[in-house]
Amino acid sequence: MGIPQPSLNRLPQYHHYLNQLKAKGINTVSCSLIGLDLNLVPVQIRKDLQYTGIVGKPKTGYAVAELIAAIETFLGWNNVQEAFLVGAGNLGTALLGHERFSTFGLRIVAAFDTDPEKIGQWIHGKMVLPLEKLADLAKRMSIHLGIITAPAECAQWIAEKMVSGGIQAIWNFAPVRLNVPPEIIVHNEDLYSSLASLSWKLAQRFNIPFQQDGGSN
Amino acid sequence: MGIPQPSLNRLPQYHHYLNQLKAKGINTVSCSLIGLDLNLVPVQIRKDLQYTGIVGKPKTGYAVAELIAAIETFLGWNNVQEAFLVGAGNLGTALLGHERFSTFGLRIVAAFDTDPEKIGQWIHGKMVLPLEKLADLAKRMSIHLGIITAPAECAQWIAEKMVSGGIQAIWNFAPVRLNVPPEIIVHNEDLYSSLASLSWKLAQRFNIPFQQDGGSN
DNA sequence: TAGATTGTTAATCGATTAACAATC
DNA sequence: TAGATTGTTAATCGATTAACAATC
Repeated sequence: MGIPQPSLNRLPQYHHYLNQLKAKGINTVSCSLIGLDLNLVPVQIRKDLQYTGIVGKPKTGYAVAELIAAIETFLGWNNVQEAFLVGAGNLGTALLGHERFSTFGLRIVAAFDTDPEKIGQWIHGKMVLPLEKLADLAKRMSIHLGIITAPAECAQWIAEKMVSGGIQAIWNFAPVRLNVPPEIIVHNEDLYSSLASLSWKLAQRFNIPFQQDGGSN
Repeated sequence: MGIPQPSLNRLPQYHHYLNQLKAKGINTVSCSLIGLDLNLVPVQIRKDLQYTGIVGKPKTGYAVAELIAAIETFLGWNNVQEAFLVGAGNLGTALLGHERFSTFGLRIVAAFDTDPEKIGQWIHGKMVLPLEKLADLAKRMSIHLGIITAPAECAQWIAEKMVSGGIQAIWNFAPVRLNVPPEIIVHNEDLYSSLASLSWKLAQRFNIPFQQDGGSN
């Protein structure tokens, strides 16, 4: 795998932070400063950044612009991935409207739904197409990424259509485990599991007062 | 802390799976079966379940209904948390409409926004109120959980209002680190960091073909 | 040169997994 | 009883942190 999952997850954080620095006109930064602001230990940041292949200068630190570029290249944000989204409900609409995704290498090119009311509509400049067309279109347009924002009941079925259309990675917002061939990359965005730890911590708070934690994500 | 974060995150998965079993009329289950279906090793499941305080019977396994109840109690899903949501945009609307949250101990009781167009509207049965009223209402209604679905620029400011209203935990969907007192529980739902690992894996796929992984979440 | 900071190797810590004893 | 499964203690593995050398 190369890079540990936690490091991978921290890279966008650095990216975001570095962009703020850049906007302020700061063009050089040390790990100790990043660590101070992001609440991480400098060594960890250094390790994380090394995966991107960047090298810093002792005493000076890293060049902000270079570092931003290195992270973007490493994460593949330069070559934009085109994606299909299935499920033009509230959540789907929210994602379709997320202009900033394009900065992160993602462009949602079309939406799909089964609801005849929705088909043919334009949402945030993207056409809603009938689900039957997904597999065929994915093949013809060489789409490799699928996003599922449909109800849990339909998710498995949608995933199968995606796979049959040659889609290689699925970003799944439905609260179900998808059953797909092992070579397909599945990334579950499970709000319930997220909510679970939050509510557990909150419940703890009221049982054992003054216990503090602050852990995020 | 008691329970490791990864175990905590797996509990809702078990919960979901067990409910499926229950619906099928199965009322006893072994860790090996769960592991087979959820792609986890039995020992790990046993460890995870032990945190909920449940005990199984050798040879038989666990009683499904008991297990479900144990997880729910452990996660605090029995005492429903009331929450305020700020940012009645697409994502906010999606969350407001998520009926199933109530099963997971969460009830969003009101939405807030600064947009005069939105204030006064009803979204999925919840009134959109002006943001200025948040702190005061949170105190009077003893709300302890706040959800931020507003743009990144406003998130910090909203968080401060929440804290001043006595809110103890923030579920943050805006892509920024919030600066709040250490005793406040912050849980970041960072789509970009999620997207980062997905796009990295996908990029890898095209660089080094036939490398497979399948890791989720 | 002295001091700050990077880069790297070793130690620590926590979660997962393996081995095995206890129990129905 | 034999076999399956739980519960627990020990070993392993991976990520984080500490210590230190290299460098500007």
